Amino acid sequence: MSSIRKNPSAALPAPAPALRRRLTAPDRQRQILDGAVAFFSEHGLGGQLRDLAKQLGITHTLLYHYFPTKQALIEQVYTEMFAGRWKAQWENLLDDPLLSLEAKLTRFYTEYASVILKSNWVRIFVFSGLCDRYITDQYFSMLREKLFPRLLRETRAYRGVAKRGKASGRELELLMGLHGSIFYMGMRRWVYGQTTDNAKTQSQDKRYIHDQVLSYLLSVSTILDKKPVV
Amino acid sequence: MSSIRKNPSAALPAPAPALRRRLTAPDRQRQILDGAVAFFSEHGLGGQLRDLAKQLGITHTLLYHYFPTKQALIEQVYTEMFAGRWKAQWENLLDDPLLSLEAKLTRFYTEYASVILKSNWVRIFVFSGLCDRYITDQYFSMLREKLFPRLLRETRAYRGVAKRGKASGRELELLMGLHGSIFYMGMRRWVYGQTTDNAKTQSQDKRYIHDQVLSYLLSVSTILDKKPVV
DNA sequence: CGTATTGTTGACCAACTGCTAAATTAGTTC
DNA sequence: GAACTAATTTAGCAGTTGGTCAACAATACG
Repeated sequence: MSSIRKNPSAALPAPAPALRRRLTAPDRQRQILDGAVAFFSEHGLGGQLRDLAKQLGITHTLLYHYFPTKQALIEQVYTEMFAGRWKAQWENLLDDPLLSLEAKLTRFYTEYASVILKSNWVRIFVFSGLCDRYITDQYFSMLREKLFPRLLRETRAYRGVAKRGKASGRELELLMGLHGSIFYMGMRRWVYGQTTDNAKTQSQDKRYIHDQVLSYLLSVSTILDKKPVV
Repeated sequence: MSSIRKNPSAALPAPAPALRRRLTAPDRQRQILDGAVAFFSEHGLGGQLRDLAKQLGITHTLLYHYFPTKQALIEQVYTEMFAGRWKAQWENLLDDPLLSLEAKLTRFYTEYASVILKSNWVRIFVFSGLCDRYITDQYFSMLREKLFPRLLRETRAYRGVAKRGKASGRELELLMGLHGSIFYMGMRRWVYGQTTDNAKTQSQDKRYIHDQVLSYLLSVSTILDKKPVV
């Protein structure tokens, strides 16, 4: 699977000022990994290693001293970006019997958004989906195991239905509507470049997320059970 | 801007059986364009012209006989995919004073989904967003002119508010929640490969879309005006 | 100071890239 | 069927790509 337009090494950021020439191995490895995350997020996974190296102010051969192949570097970028970013405490939050569903969902999606609504996260995630689905498959598998069943269970309790087991198509699609509305905020910002990400954005995100949660809660019973709850 | 992983020419579909060897110029041009849409949709805009040619059962030099550069071919793919797919009748539909907003939105988004919820459309659109925003910028500019103001106006009428002029952040974000929930269906299907697109899918889409519209309508007044309407 | 260690680089390779130009072949016309 | 036209291919170029390897140079240590 390949990729995207060629615009060979156009307007690459000037090589980083050589602050320290000779780094210790772990420091250099970290610098490369951080640089690779930003680089692949911007240029896609087909970006040239020579350009990444130039951006870091080193030669591309040094990359091969720390990562055996480009693929190995990309996989490190993947784990750097997506491993360990799911917080187990979110599961506890959604399981908490003392909180209202509105509070649970608002708090969860606010914190979740603060993790995933970053340029690097969204772009690399979408790149991976288009390219090889290497991480998106794993990631959705995790969501299907840890998140969606909880949202389904809590929504059913909220609606007052006792049903258990697999979600119906409509239940799932409504859930995905909520989930997608959050993710779509990131798409517009970091893929389409459509929202002016001024300083206020972050502070307003929470309100917008709360609105989306409300939209879900205010309608789900009427839609699925033909009787309003709130 | 470049792109994605290299997996050089792995498992390309067998060259199309040579039905006719020598095509007329317009026929060949059309065949190439159709093939290019499918090819770039799958492999990204960085896909190799030699691979595209192989898939078409011709040599890559023939591509240059019909398209001067790769970029020109890509731009043809863009117009092929996105020009003229917005129907002016949709604007009439949304302007129709005799229809309920529920009917308008359901009919509009059902028809809209039947146009954009295709693998080629979604994937090339997202590729473009990540790569150069060449079409996404134009496309969102068109939506901001032709669609969003109508949705805003109709929603305000539905809520019974007389306000005119620019949308507030929350009004817009709720709209984008509806819009994004539709698009997210395509993301899951054609980018993440997460939904089993069985035969029933298309027939069920309309119900799911209707649910999303309902979710929007059932909650928008409560959220924005603190008083339910339905 | 001299030596060993190791972070770093320059030179290079084979394969691949977009792209060009001349040659070749398949249709069409008289 | 010869001549003309136009569709298609073969051969190739210059630049780029992921990747290798021996050499270099900065640090630590004796």
